[in-house]
Amino acid sequence: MDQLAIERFVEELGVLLELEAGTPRMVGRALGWLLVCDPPEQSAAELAEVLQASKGSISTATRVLLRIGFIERVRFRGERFDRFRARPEAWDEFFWRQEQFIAPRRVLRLGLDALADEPRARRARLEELDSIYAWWEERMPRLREEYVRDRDRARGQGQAGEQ
Amino acid sequence: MDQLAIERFVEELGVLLELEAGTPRMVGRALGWLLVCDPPEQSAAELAEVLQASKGSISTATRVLLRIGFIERVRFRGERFDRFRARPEAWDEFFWRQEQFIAPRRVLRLGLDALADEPRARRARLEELDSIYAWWEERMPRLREEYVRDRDRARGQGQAGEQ
DNA sequence: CGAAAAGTTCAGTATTATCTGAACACAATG
DNA sequence: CATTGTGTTCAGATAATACTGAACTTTTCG
Repeated sequence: MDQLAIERFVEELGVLLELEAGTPRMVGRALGWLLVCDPPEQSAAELAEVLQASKGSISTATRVLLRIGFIERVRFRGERFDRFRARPEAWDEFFWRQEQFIAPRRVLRLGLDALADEPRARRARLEELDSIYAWWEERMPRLREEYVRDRDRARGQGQAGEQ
Repeated sequence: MDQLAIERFVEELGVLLELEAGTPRMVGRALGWLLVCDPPEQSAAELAEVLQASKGSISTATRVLLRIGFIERVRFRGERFDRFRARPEAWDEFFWRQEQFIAPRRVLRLGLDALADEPRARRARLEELDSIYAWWEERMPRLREEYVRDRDRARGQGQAGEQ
């Protein structure tokens, strides 16, 4: 097993989430490790050891990941400590969040209201932006149904043992 | 015209882009102003005045916005200075970037390669993630065609004077 | 070609955010 | 209920980043 390659992946996922999602580096690193570790459930102490980080920053990182649903907290019988497990299926939910369209539209609405009494042409830029978001907001639910069909079909004929 | 409401919008777009895209606050503010100003083309000096910012930070903000295509640089006949104009249509291009799926898949590939010799089950988490991104990557081009059709239809029967 | 205006770069400063480590709170076991 | 182990919070240290303002480069026009 290529330990160095795994560390590379963990670090790159940290960088990716920092860049794309604006999270602290440690958040992406923790998630990265939880996506490749064995067993899939790891304690905070293990995370701190592997990632060479303090208890505090692990606590922060897991709190963030729990909040957005990318990991879950579990406890095994007979163990006195929590473990964390990645939830790969949470990625879907993330893509389908309607909030990603609603939040920008809320801001655009501020601008449109501010220009309510102005000539229509002046609002054209904001209207165009809003219509783009509106299209996505309307289209996503149906697209999601299509996705679920495709996924279920792939699972049906493909690998066994899926959830 | 509600000057205060406009400032509110400008600031909120600054916050939104800072949060969602991780840009400096000033980038979003500049873009916000360029989406509501009259005329739509504004000089760096005007931006600095409205946003109460230095020439330097305006230069940085416009450079970033030019690079990602959200604004363009124009010059009017007889004027010795550049103006900047928002490109609302750039939002589309942003949504359709294939890179948004390719970059994460590149990172996932690092992990999958690192686990190449491990039992298949251990790669299941990464495989699931990759399949999600793969679906989007495959589906986006056709979805875009559909979007273009919808948009053109709306423009055809809707408002005149569109590009 | 020279002067004036515009645009960019960059060193320094202020601000913000992350990480550590220790104190504190909580839970489990005997 | 005391003890031990686990989890969280937070003040301070450290690092990263944005903004300013001035120096510098480039462009424009007589």
